[in-house]
Amino acid sequence: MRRDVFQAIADPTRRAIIMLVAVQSMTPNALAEHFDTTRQAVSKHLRILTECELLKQNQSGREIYYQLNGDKMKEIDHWLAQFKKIWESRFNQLDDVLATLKKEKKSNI
Amino acid sequence: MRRDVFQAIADPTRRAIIMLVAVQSMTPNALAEHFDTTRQAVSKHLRILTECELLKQNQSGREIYYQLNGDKMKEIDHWLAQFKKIWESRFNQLDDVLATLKKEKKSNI
DNA sequence: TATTTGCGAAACCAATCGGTTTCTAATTTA
DNA sequence: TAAATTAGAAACCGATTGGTTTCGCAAATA
Repeated sequence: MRRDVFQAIADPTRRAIIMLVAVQSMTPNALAEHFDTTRQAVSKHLRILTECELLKQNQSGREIYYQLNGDKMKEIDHWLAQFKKIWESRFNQLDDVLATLKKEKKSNI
Repeated sequence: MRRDVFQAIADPTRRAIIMLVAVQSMTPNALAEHFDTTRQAVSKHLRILTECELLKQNQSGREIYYQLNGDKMKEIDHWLAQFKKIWESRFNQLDDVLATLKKEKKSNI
């Protein structure tokens, strides 16, 4: 199953997990206390976050500490930067102006 | 139906639409040419993007130009900034150190 | 050693998703 | 005015999602 960072952060619970784990590594049980669901449900979220490499596991006996992989978050950053580049440079392009003119021409006839 | 920006950008086709529309406003038909799906499928994506206010409609006769609402993209930006704040300040906190010590103590016995 | 604890896996379920085809309405255009 | 074009709505479909309960396994503890 192909896991995607964007699909991973689509779920609010997973976004909350990311924030919690960003502060400090946590076990599934500790995380589950913050939510109104079962540990198993949290475990499923952790699996998805781990599969797309947003989290890393750190086993200590029978406990598993989940910690954030900050680097992976940069993928979102990168996409946003890419967008901003286009968004900010679009004012230098004639495309929008032309589209507007075309539209106005049509509706003014 | 509650529409969420994060859920909206979870789909790769929708992310591509965002990029295309960031360059210049486009109609559903023009957008659909860039994808291997029907116009109706693209229309559904546009509906979702519009509902969460990432896109705005601009009708011109029977054509509807979809244009990007750059402000809404800032929501993602804001979330990322929030995360970075936590992520970068966590090194100043003792939590991680304490957790590590606790872990090491346990596994060394 | 027996019991408890922490965890993931599996099986199941209703709801949602992304896609299709078909249909309807409105605006161009011939 | 008739035909073509643009676009959303509706009905449908299989796959995926996020949740549950039940289970098994390994590690800690009594």
